[in-house]
Amino acid sequence: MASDNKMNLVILGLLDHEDLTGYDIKKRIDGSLRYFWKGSFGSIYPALSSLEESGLIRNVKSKSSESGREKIVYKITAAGRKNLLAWLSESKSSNSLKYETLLKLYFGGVADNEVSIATVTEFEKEVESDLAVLRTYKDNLSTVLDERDHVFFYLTVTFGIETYEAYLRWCADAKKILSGKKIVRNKR
Amino acid sequence: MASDNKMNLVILGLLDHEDLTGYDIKKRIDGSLRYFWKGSFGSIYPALSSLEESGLIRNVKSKSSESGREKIVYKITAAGRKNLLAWLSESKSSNSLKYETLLKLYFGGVADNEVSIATVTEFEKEVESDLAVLRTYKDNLSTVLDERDHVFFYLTVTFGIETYEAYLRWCADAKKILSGKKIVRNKR
DNA sequence: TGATTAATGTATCAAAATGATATATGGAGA
DNA sequence: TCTCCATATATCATTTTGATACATTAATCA
Repeated sequence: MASDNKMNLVILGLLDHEDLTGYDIKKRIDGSLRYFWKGSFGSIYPALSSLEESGLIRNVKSKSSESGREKIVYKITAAGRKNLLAWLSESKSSNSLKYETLLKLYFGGVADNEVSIATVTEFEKEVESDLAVLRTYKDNLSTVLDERDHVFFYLTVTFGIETYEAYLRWCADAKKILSGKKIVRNKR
Repeated sequence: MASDNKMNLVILGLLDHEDLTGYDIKKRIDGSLRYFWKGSFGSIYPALSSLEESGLIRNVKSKSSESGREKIVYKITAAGRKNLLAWLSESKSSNSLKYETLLKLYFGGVADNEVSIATVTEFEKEVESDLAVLRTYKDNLSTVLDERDHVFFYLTVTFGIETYEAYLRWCADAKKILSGKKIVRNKR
């Protein structure tokens, strides 16, 4: 059941279609998951231990047989797959968003408008570079969308593109307002 | 300097334009901040203690003088205001997004498509009701946008509206794809 | 009036996550 | 050979979460 630990579910999900080490898991999180999830070694390794203890995954220590160093590769078990499916079917999902950018903007009244403009501009730059990456993901995906698995990746990519484009529209608007170039008023 | 504690900054920001109790702060976080920030009592009360100890805020115990119960009202100090301004001017902002909805979708290949459609639909409903609230915020704001402070609130509201509308467009698209009504393929 | 429920208010706790750091090996290039 | 970087596991202090405990005041309503 694994109480509240989200990292457990990330690990089960990832292990469901390939065997991975803790380090590999971190790379996946910082790679394709990074647009909607994050996590650090400090929660990965404890989660691996606890998952193994409850039999949801098992490890296959790759002996330093001949080449490469010793590492611990994990596999999902039948019990683990069952757990994963149960979680996917749960109706409640908690989406936790914490935008420090927006927080600064909300309190922006204390400072000069230039400060807030700089905050927005920094955000805008980050979004622009992320968006570029997402667009190349999408282009590469479109050619292999026959495989069912790719559809799910495609959906998370289009989510990112759709929302990042919305961010950029807002950034442009916000900068206009903050620099006094746009008078905000009700049309009515 | 307050190391890494974000709650400290939320508290300083809120106290900057009104005196509040810990309970009030929770209400603000769950109210106007809730679209881009969150926090619980478990971090509010410890933060209040540490902020007071470092002289960035001070408390005015409202004696149960005659009416109402005893409560601890906090005020920001000059040092606290200086700290707040320093944070606002920092160039790095960390926006931490964790969408359990997207995580489930990413791993959706294990389950039937109906499971993923349900996940999207649940998300869609939540977004729709939040969006309705944000729109009434915007309508009410438009009439008082002459005051500088309101502009900053307005910006966080339009951010929410812009992104929530993007979410809804994506939801419609995702449901089509998952129910097989739309063939995803590259135009080229 | 009395009784019950809801809102206010402060506080703590176990569990989880963060962000940083420690430690060590293997491979690539200069 | 030396240096640098990617790989790999692990831990730690600090923060955050989500829940719960506890007590008081206000509101509802029978």
